[in-house]
Amino acid sequence: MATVSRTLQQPELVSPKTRAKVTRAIEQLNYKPNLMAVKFRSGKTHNIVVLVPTVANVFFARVIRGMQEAAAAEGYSLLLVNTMGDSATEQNYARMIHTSQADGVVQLRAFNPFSDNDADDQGLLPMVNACEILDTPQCPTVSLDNRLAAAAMTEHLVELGHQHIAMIKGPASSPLTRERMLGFKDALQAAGLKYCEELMFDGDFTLQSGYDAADRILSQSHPVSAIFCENDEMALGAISRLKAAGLRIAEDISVSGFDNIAFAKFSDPPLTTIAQPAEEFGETAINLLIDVLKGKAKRAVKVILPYQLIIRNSTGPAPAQPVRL
Amino acid sequence: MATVSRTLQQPELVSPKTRAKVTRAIEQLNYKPNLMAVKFRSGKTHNIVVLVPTVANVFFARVIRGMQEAAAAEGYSLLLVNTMGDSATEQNYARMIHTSQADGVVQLRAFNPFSDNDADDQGLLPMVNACEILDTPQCPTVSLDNRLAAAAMTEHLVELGHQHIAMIKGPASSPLTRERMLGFKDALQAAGLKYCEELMFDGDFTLQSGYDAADRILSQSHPVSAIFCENDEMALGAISRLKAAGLRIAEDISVSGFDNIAFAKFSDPPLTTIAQPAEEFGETAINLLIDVLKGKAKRAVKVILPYQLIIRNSTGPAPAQPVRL
DNA sequence: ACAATAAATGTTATCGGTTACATTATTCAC
DNA sequence: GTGAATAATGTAACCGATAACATTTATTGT
Repeated sequence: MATVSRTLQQPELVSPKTRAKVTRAIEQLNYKPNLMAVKFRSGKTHNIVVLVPTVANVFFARVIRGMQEAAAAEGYSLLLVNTMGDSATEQNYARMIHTSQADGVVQLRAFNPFSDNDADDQGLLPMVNACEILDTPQCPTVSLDNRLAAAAMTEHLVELGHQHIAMIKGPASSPLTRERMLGFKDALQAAGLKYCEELMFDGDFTLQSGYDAADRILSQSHPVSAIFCENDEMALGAISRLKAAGLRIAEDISVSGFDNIAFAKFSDPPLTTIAQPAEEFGETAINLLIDVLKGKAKRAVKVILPYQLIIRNSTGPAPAQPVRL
Repeated sequence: MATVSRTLQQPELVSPKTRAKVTRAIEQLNYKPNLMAVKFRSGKTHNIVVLVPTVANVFFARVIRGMQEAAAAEGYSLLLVNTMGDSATEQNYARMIHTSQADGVVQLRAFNPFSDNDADDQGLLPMVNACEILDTPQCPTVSLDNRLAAAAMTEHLVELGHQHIAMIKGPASSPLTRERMLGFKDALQAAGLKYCEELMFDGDFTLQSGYDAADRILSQSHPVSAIFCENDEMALGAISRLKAAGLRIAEDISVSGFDNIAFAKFSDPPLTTIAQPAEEFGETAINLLIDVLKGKAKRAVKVILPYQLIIRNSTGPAPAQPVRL
């Protein structure tokens, strides 16, 4: 038995002829090692639980792809969970750490799925928080400087002459929303423009919510010459509604997105947006987590990935006179 | 030890006072059962490997969501694998069945990841093939009648008066492509129109490939008044290119898709397409697989889910005279 | 050729639950 | 109150790979 194990794990310790014999036997008996036994014995599952708010989101799909590849390279498997942003579900699955079904967790939402008494004094929680991160994370994080990126986008709009910029936000509970709003305000202030609460509209990152928000924008009374959407899906939804109202995108009203999903390039007009290195988010998150699992990670690693302003044709110079909505 | 196990598994066999004592001890010691040990002992992992060609595909994202929910309801976890359509990767992960790391496989591509000698004589392979299915599957399948659906779409175009219909296909290796092509031909023949090989263009289900195919359509000499795309992404890519050439969608040239992804409704114009019950695909696949795992499935279950023709505004009456491309 | 050493192989305990079986405690009938 | 039946609890083997340790076999030096 031990010889078989050695033949597979450290062949150099086994004489060539025994090795050959064992190899032949393995072949004949069609022997397959029971890796559950290995995992059980070693206490390492090489599984990583990934908490995804919605796998149906194009951006997350890219992040997942990045995680997948990094995990595969290190011999880890991903247990993907579509949480729908439900905290109970997240806590439920995070519990797989305690029941030895997984070694670590990647959380893509700003919520700590571990209860306080889980806090492991002698070490880090085996968790990495990516994309949307907690304000006071207990674990390594991977994020974008959303505030700076939002400011950059706003500056772009301001430079085009826009003075009345509406914003379609994500859920108020999301730190992403707050960060991007702050960046938006920063840039307005820097440009000497006043921030107007009435021009902030709620959305939930879906196409439909962008459409609905644009609908509300059209039926209110403030002038608007540009709309800053907090993601591409909402921007595309908004564009759909604005076009239905007979408005020309860029000429009459500018619309910007955030994420640079594949559809952004092929929409009409192509969408001005902020590109995020989605795959790199996933890759970095997994590698950080593996570092944590190996015990060689500092408590407060905070990776900030670069954004890129991508100017396409959905934004243009502000019209001399804001169009009547 | 056994008493603890009984308290958790069959409390009715344990006297109330012992039960209380055990429960208290579990509480105090913060005892968490090692489920790896359970899985190892029982030989059941309650893991399901899901082979996804691309998680970044919006349609698959919906399928995954359906699987996720069905699996969770039955206490199974999904091991998601982004295979990029690579057979070696698929075989690799399918091997997790043999190494007792997973109980079954859901394959979303027309490829059998098991080698022939894996064929388990006394039972079914623990696999279900969904969405894109094998011609001669060894396992239960969940599919759409792609041929009928494609014919329905083609009929729609024919009824609008289109006589010169191009098709942007998926990869030739995919049965989906063949099925949809057959349906296309069926409908042409039924309408007394001739099938023209030169109007078949290759794509790979991505936005870019739709764009590129449309580019090729524009630079060839046959008249074309409608384009049947084998999925929505390619249709949206094609529309992008056609618009760039100054063509009006529906008026000058009709474009249809397949899948009814979320973006189809919000594109300009909204896309005429075939709706597939994506979540139901996933749900059905998982439930079939669990039946197989429980040994209560017939060998040749073939579930065919309904499609729905969704007519929006990307298709319109054929122009009296095909526009010069 | 015979130690002394190194290399190869064999043996056994172990991980943490579950299950079959053995033992002890309780209940009930007469 | 005793014995038979049942209920409750304890004991030990087991799943399969591995690692520590024990033993056997091969190699080297003198």
